[in-house]
Amino acid sequence: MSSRSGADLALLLLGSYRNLVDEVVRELATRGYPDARPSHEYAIRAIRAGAESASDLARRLAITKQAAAKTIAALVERGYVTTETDPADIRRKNIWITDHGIGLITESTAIFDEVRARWEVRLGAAELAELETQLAQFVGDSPINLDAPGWAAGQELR
Amino acid sequence: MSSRSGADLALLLLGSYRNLVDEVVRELATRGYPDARPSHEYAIRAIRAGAESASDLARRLAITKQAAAKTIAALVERGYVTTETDPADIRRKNIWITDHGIGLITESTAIFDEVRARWEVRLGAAELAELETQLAQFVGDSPINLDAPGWAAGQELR
DNA sequence: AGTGTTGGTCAACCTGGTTGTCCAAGTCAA
DNA sequence: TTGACTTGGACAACCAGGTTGACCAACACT
Repeated sequence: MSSRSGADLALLLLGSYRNLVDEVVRELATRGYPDARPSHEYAIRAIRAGAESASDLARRLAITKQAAAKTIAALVERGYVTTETDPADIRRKNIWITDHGIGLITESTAIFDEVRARWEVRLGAAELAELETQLAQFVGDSPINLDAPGWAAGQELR
Repeated sequence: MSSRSGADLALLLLGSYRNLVDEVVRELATRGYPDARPSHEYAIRAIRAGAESASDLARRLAITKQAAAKTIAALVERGYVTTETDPADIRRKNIWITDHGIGLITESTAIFDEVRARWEVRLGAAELAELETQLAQFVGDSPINLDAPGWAAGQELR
């Protein structure tokens, strides 16, 4: 007796994501990070989780290295990271997160958790936890996990 | 005892959405609609739900009318809709969905429902229905609903 | 030493949007 | 009926976040 269609489900997922992320971006702007985009946050998290170079980051985010290079350029421009040629391999450019970058993910983590906490109040802790478990099943085959390569996998790695 | 962070929740939502939609796009391609993009489907659905002109569509999708015009141009190019000047108001260009367009949303609806059915098998019908109800709460303030204006609302209408 | 792999870069392009500007056509009130 | 406002559409330029494809220098591995 499900009244909802598959297409509706897609819009529910997208809408929930956008509400969550829009809120975080809006709040980040008021806390001193007006130029932070969601992709910047994900990239910095991936770098913090171990991506040391552009190629590294590309693999972890499952995007092309060209796209990763552009993202890194944007991060450098905004002062969130710096790059430095690897002394042991002059092709590589190692990425370092600046204090400003650390500040960004610290704030953004806090805001994400605040919004999640509000959702928890609405739904109940157990229910939200269950929802997350269920969603995890849907992404289970292709984990979006910045701590590991292939977060948007299913696409072959580049 | 929630082990998950708010940022993880965002990635779960996005990942679930992408898995669902990617599957639909992939399957649509094999069923004779290799050029169909998700935005095309949403636009045609909105048109079918009552959007008769570009400005109309823009309001329903909560995008600029320029963006709506571009989408319509893409739909015309692919043969999913045709446009025709409104005899009663020569500024307006009424949009008509072609048989090809009807075919697209018929197939896409079926595929969406097939994928949803697979998820239902995994989760159980009651659980999936509950998940949808919960997600609906998150988008409740700003309903993504192609049957009504402002599906991505929160942004002011244009 | 030669071959293959890897890291990075340039250039062009795509999608799905955005602003800003403008105008012709419709609406409505005085 | 005329003048003021609103609406529908279109032009141009731009942006974010990707993509392909071609390349080259540097490293790694026989």
